[in-house]
Amino acid sequence: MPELPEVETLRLQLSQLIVGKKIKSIDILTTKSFIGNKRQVIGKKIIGVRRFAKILVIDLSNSLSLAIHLKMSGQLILNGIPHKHTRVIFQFSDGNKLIFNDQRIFGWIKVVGDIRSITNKLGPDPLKELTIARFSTILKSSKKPVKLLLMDQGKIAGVGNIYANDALFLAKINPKRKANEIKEGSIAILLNCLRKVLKDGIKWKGASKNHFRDIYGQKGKAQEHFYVYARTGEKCINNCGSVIQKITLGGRGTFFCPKCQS
DNA sequence: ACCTAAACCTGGGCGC
DNA sequence: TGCGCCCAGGTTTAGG
Repeated sequence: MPELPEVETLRLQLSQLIVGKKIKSIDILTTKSFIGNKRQVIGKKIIGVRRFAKILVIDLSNSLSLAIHLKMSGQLILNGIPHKHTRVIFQFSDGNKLIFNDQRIFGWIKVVGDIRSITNKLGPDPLKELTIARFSTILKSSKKPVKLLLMDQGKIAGVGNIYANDALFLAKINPKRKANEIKEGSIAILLNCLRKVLKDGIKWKGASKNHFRDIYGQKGKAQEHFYVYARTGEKCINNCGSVIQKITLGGRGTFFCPKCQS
């Protein structure tokens, strides 16, 4: 999916576009994609849109919320044209509609009363409540490779494979380095680099190497600015003379410069 | 507590 | 063209 910057891109757009609208009806084309009772949602007004890590939350006038996780291939498109991967369609009373596409059917939309039932499992968000002191404590408490920790949603929430790889490159830290072996000075640098790649991701309106599209169906541009992600065999941008290598870590593709990230 | 592999799904890309 | 295999931005669960 969509990692933090992609979901934030959607939140910013949805806040402008759907707050105040009333949900007139919901078409559920794939039952797995919508968890809960749609009758609790129909007729309710949208009063706000929030983001918790990679989860988008649409708050309704009856104090219920819709929690949305796009996982690998989910899309939310305003007035998009439904097709074979369209799973859910929200019709608003003003004639607009919001369609949820999801090729792989991993994503979900849940009707929830208290959003904390979902968010209490999440660690701090690097662009919100994650402080350097807390980041330091998290890293020092684990012997796991640092990249796995960055992607552990219960420890640090919102970071996925793209931004974990690129943050480690910027910080010149090897993805395999044990988290508790990172020096104090490098911890501060890593947090700054993590925040930079996430903020830049938002600035580019997300990474659309694969499925991600914004609310208008447009691609983001972050993939044009990757440092190491998906750049196997290409020259390191630091002109160090080395090329980007790919290894597997925790079952996920991991990209790094063997010279700059020793 | 650690790790790995598989599972949930579909489809694009590549080698043969 | 076509088949089989590998891969994919995520998360959970099962097993060692």
